[in-house]
Amino acid sequence: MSHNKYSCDCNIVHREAVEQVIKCLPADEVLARVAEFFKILGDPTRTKIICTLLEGEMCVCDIANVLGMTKSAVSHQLGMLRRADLVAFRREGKNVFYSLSDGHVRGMIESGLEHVHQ
Amino acid sequence: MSHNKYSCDCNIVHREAVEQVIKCLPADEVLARVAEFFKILGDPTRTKIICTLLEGEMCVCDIANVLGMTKSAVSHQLGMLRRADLVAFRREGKNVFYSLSDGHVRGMIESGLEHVHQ
DNA sequence: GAGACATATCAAAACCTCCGCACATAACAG
DNA sequence: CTGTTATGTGCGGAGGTTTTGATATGTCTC
Repeated sequence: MSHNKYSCDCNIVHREAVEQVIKCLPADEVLARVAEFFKILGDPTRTKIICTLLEGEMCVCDIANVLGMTKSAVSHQLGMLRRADLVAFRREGKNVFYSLSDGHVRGMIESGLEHVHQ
Repeated sequence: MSHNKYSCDCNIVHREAVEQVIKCLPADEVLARVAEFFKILGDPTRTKIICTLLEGEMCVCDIANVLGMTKSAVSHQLGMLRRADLVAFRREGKNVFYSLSDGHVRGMIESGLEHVHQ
C-alpha cells in the first residue's frame, strides 16, 4: 500500500492520513462545546431573540410580543441562552431585562446574516 | 403590520420599542436561513467532519475512520453538509473526496473554537 | 400581611433528529 | 456480462427538542 494514494479499502484505510488528522483534531469535549454553541444559535426562535437584542436590552414580555409567542416559550428559550452565557440579564422591579452578553455573539450572528445574504 | 399581535398572551410593556424592533428585524425567511445554517454546524458529528476537512480534502471512508462511525452515518451527514453548500465534493474513480466549500465556513468554525477556548 | 403582576419551571404531547440496517447506485476489474 | 468496492438513501426506532397550560417563585404596591 502506497503512501501517495488513498486506497479507502475501509478495512485497511490509509492509516497515516487518518491518524494525522486525528492528532490535529480538537478534543471531543471541545468539539462538543463548539457544536453546542452553534446548536443554541441554530433555532429560529433563538435567532430571532438574539436579533431582537441586537437593538438593545428588552424585557421578557416585550420579547414575547415581538416574536408573537407565549411568555412561557420565550422564557424557556431565554433560559437556554442564559445558561449558555449568550445573554445577560438584570432585574428591574418586576421586569427582567435581557441583553447580549458580549460582542462575540453579535459578531457571530452578523456573520451568519452576511453568509445568508450572498 | 403583518405581525400578529394577538398571538401573545400578555400586554406590551414598551409599545414603541416593540414596534421599532419588529420594523428592524430581518425577514422571517432570512432568520430561518441563518438558523438553518447554525443548526447544520450545531451537531458534534458535523463539527468533527468540518474540523477534519480543515486539514484538506478526504474521502468518505477515511472520514468514517477518523470519526469511528459507520460510512452510512457519515454519508448522511455529508449529504446534509453538501445540500447546505458547506462542503464541495469531487469524484475520483470509486472515491468521493469532500472539502470545505469556501473560507466562510472555515472562519465560522475557527471563531467557534476561539469562543469556546476563552 | 394580601393581592397583583412578571418571570421561571414542571409535565406532557407533538414533533424532529441521528444513526444503523438493508438495499440501491456508481465505477471499475476481469 | 459478473463481482467487488465506495458511496448514497429510504425506513424506522431510540432519544432529544419545542411548545403549551398549569403551577411555583419572586417582586412590587397597598
